[in-house]
Amino acid sequence: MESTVKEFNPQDSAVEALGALAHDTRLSVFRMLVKAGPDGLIAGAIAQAANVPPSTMSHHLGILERAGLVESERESRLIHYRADYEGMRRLLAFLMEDCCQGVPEMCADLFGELDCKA
Amino acid sequence: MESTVKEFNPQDSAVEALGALAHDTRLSVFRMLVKAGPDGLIAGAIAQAANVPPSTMSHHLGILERAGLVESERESRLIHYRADYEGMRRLLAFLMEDCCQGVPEMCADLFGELDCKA
DNA sequence: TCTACATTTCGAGAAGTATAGAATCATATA
DNA sequence: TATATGATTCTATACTTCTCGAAATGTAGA
Repeated sequence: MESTVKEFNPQDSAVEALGALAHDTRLSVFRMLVKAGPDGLIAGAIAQAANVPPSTMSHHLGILERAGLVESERESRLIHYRADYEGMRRLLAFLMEDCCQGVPEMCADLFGELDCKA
Repeated sequence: MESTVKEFNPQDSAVEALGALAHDTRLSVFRMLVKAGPDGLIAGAIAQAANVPPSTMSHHLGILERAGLVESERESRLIHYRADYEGMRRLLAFLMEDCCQGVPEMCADLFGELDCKA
């Protein structure tokens, strides 16, 4: 086997997503997109907001997209990027999976601070 | 100013923690420690369980510790490592901070899948 | 078809991270 | 004090990621 296709192993996917977020520019961009909501933002605007050349930003957006954290859609000449909420949900769920086996205190206060425990 | 002391900036701390977890061995170790609970595990046992030489594991444990994700305590010759639940809580809270401003659906199902919505 | 514009891909040097053997440090016991 | 053991730090090498200018690609309008 040993092919080059995408891996579906949850741990590998988590490592990839964590690595994608483990960068100052990319973490800022991801949070910017989360805040921007479903319409997302245009590639050029993202590069400008982050004060980074377009080619550099394109590289970072590609990493976030391959990690399943953002999605892109072309609209004529512009490319819209938006947060992939499902990908983020998967990552958070994986990180919290075993959180309460040993010690419930860990998660106990976690939810209290969030705006959205709906 | 421009000193070399630890940074307290939440974004930098998040990048450091994400980078610490963005590695197959380290992510496994962290999850192992979360499961192990408050007693934690001994350095040598961790290296053995992960099938990695002690010096390499020591390096990885140092990265996790500096990132605020694990704590260590010496007990005679042995060093116990355990998960730093508060550090993990901080990271998760930071990642979710703005999650519902745009789109509540993102978090909506997130909590349903957890064992510990206490 | 020619030009303009938004974006991505390519390429190469700089910077950072991973790995693990050897040396060192810390603790315990005879 | 000498020896054994658990763990870390040192050091060097291999590997990966970052950055951004230049070139290429895709799309629209004159």
